[in-house]
Amino acid sequence: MKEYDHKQIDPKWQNEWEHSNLYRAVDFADKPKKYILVEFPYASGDGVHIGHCRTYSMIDVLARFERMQGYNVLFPMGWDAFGLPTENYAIKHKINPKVVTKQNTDNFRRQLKMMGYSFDWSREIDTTEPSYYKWTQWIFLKFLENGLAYKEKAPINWCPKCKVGLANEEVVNGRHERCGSEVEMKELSQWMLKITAYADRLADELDEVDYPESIKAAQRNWIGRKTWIDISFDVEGTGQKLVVSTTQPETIYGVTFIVVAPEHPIFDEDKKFVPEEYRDTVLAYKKEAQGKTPEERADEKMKKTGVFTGLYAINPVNGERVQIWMTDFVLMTVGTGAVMGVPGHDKRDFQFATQYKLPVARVIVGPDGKTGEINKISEVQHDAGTVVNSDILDGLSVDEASEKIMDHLVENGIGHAEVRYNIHDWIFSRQHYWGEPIPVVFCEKCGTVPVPEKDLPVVLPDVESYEPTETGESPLAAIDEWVNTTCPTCGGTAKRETDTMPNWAGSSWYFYRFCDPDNDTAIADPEKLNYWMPVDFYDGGAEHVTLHLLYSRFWHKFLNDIGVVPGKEPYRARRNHGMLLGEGGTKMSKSLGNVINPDDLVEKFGADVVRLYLLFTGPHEGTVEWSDRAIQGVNRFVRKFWKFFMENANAKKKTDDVSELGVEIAVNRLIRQLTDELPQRKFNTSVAALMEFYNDAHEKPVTIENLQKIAVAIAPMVPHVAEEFWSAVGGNGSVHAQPWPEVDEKLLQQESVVIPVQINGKVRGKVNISPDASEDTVRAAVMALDSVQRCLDGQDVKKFIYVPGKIATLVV
RNA sequence: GCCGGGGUGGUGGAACUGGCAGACACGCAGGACUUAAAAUCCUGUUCCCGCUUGCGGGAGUGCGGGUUCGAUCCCCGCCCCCGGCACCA
Repeated sequence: MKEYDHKQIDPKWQNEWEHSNLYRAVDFADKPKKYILVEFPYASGDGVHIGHCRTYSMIDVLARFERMQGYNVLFPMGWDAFGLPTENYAIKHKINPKVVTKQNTDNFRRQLKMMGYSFDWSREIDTTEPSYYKWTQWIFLKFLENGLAYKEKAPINWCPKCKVGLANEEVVNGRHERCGSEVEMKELSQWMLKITAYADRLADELDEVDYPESIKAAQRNWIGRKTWIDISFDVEGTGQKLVVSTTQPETIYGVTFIVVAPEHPIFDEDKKFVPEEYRDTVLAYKKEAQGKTPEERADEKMKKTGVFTGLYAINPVNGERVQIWMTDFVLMTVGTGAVMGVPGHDKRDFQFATQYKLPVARVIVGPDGKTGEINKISEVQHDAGTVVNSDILDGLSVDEASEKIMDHLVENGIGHAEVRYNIHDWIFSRQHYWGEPIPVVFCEKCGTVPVPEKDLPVVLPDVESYEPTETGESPLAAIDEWVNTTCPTCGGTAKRETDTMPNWAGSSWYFYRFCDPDNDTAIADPEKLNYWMPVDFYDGGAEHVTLHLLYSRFWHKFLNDIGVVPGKEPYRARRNHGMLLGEGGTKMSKSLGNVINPDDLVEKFGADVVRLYLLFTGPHEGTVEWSDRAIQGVNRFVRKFWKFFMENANAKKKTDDVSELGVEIAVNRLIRQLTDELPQRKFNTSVAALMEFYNDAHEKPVTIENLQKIAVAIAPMVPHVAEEFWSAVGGNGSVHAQPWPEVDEKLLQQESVVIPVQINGKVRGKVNISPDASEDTVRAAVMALDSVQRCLDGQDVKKFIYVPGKIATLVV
């Protein structure tokens, strides 16, 4: 018998697959299409992470299974390769990032091929190839042409370490999500993409796609659409109106003060609205607040602070005169930067009122039924209850009152409703070398001029130094011969834009390029896009939910609007894969020394053992831990299974030699389970099913037909082993080109079943019955049981329940 | 605080969404083979109690209630963990 030798069989079949183009997706094939996509990796110098392998192993099973189900499957792979890690590596080692990228992608490709994934390598793409980023630039020009890209001087999030502007999505807890440095604010002129123009559709059209609720919620939350009402308060003695915004207008009769952000224009010194005797303290507080970092200002444990400004506002609904305070817990960037203080029904306002001894009023009686004074923070709430002490709103529920007062304020010209969003326009400029140049020139006469389509791509020039500059300018700005150009419109002297695009640009449209990777006249042939799009199943990381996933939906909707791509949404279904942590539950990292290298594993165990183990670790969407021990279990299993299969294959038994049907049933049960579970991505139980099959079958006689079915059924999970099996039992062609085996349902309807018998909910025995036995027959069999008689002990049976094929229950 | 997802043996995790809880695997214990070890194979393995073994009894899916013949699953009230958002008014 041939031993299992992965070093021989892995490369043998990988070569065979490559030479026969086995996994090529055929444009316009007659079969129904299925576009299965897994996020392409950032090609870092560390090589493929074992977590990548887990995900790809799972999605590869899916792709192989769907092919065998008769689908024309597009399962592509490529490289997201612009960006900081490569640039930093290039700076450190003084190597051109192009060279670094080539090394990295070569290594990634080698590793993924070593794992035996069924990617269609003929469609490989690289976002840093000019032939690719030409189209990234082209899409930018379309944004520009349609008024959705604009340059604006604005305070932006600035990472002092990476010397780069950041999008809001890249700032996590006041820190750059990639390097962890504290983010500063910096005034810079930046290209922006108007994602806010698509905010409503990005939120609403989530209803049309199959994403987990957690993703939809995270995106809606990030978009943060709310209806606000802006209410005008007169500021006493100034002739000014102060516009206060709220989402809880039903508490307006509970206003006892107004709190305003320090940056609010009403406090501008030259306007002198603040009474003279208060000016010094107000100014001092303002300065102090502006000296704090956004993080310090947002620190929840920090005490609420503020100063009375000497100004009073008049509540438009009841004419009440209330103090106006300046405080840094109100943010100028939210609403109008002025908030009504309702300490009875808002916890922050309550804290503030307690601190400065401001009055507290009750206008809602909550579920606790209390009607008196509000003295404790635990009594502060606005979610539910009946409105009181509120004139026209008295007796209404919170929701009714909200609606009524909104209408009232709007009708009387005191307030107006305003839909606001949390999402801001996308800062699209980066002051770095290793990115797509933004295809724009600045002409003294013509202003900002887009580079004409025929001149694309604007190729990234070679530079001496890749380091970002202290001034915040891109290193490209130092290359005069590149920067200085002629204006495409007037032919006069002009300068190129030196900002490059963010890392997210190339990945916002890459799924189109896989449909037609070599097209040099369009992002892809529209016919091919029509055939392949949308992506039917998209796997990716949870960290991309408000970044890549939202950005690419935005690009897609825009490109659909201008007729470039089909359909409202790019991805029909999306799932997030779980993380693979190191042993002990910590993240794998070089510093902890717990990084698992796929090269070592494949060398030791072979690709199929590694794949099968990764499938066995747990559900696709769950976070799991690496275990050195558990992979040994799978290794043992594969070797046992190999022995069982090959010994039987060599024996070459014929069907008529076998009288026993046990294995026949087991084979069908296995196929039944895999057929049901693989598309649901319950890979861990599919591996268990395979092990159960072995445990059941390995000592029973097996026919060649059985073995052939087994080889086909295991092909998606262990592709190399399956090929060996298939050829050992005389199969023609590749096992992966075989149709998925049919389940013989008749065989699975066994002649008898064992069902449990319960008395008062406890199992007291079992009966062996035919699945189509009548209730009376079952009852007779149950009553005949010794164990039942013993437990009944003469008591009357009040009720007999028989759930066919499942259970029989007696109630006494 | 709000939103989303969870809590099952020593461990990773099963259980067709109301029908035998703990599949499969890891680990552990005992045994076989071996001079010995590794490897391999066999047996056992939720906990507690009783018994001579075959066996019998009880408890048990974060906690407390409820619905039901029957609840890991449904309902009510809590506790804890993970992820997202957040002085968002």
